[in-house]
Amino acid sequence: MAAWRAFLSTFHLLERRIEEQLKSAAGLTHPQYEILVRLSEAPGRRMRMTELARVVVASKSALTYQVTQLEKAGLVARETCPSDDRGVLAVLTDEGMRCLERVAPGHLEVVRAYLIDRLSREELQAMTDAMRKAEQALRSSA
Amino acid sequence: MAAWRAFLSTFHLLERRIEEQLKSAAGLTHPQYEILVRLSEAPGRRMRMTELARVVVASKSALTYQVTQLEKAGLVARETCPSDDRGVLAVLTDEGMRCLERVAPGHLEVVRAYLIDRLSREELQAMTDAMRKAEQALRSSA
DNA sequence: CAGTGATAGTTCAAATTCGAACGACAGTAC
DNA sequence: GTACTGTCGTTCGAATTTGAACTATCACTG
Repeated sequence: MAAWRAFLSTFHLLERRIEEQLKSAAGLTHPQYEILVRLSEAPGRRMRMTELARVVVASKSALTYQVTQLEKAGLVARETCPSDDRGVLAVLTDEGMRCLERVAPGHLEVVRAYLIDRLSREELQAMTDAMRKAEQALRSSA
Repeated sequence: MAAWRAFLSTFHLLERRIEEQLKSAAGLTHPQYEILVRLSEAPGRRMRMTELARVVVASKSALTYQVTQLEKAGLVARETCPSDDRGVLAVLTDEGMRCLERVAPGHLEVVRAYLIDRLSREELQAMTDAMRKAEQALRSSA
């Protein structure tokens, strides 16, 4: 259980650091940053709201809110889904892409400095595998 | 970086599970549960607010709020610190202790089922060490 | 095509979080 | 003692999250 304790504390501390870094670098929150990252990797830089909510692990209402914020900032735009009139596509704008490219290095730096670089290659691999298994279990038994 | 992705998703999913479990078992939130745990382990089952905020990694205002909630529920009480009139001691009540003893098993079960049991003994040890090192780095360079 | 049940996304009120500002007290220097 | 500086915990407003309604649309059945 001490392991879980350490895990929990470290994560919270790291989250705090990340928020701090992103806020000062681009006025972004961590959830907003994650949205930009996922959109940047999606085909056509666009993704359905529900799918986006699933991958970033946010509630539908939280995502609606954050996408609205990002829309106001001009980093994301909304499109109606051509194949489903109920659906909405969140699209990463060019400005959003530029913003992401500007901020990403500093973000990666923080994650690496405090977490990634503190594990050996084998530890990192083992940890990643375990996380993936846990993630799958958590998602499938939702 | 895929490793970090997996960490993040898994953590959020697990948090969600934990919240769900605690809420249905005792109407507690995860931050509240953490407060009870830390108090139960403290000498005299009491702790200074600032110290408590530090160990559970919460802001001072968030802690004030949560302790007030727990106080309303009768699980925690406030005492003025005898050695420092500015200070406040959060004290775990008997009812709080009983509540914790009732809820803890189910909580541990969730953490184990989805995370702990998915790592080998060596992996767990390696991860814990890494987390501790990261925690220390994060705390010292605050 | 009407009817039914599920799904997509939004909206709302309530709860929670954060950071800044605040008043009260401690510790030290003079 | 007085002044200065720092710490303690709380309070406030703004931002964010949650879950439960709600509207619109889809997919399927008859």
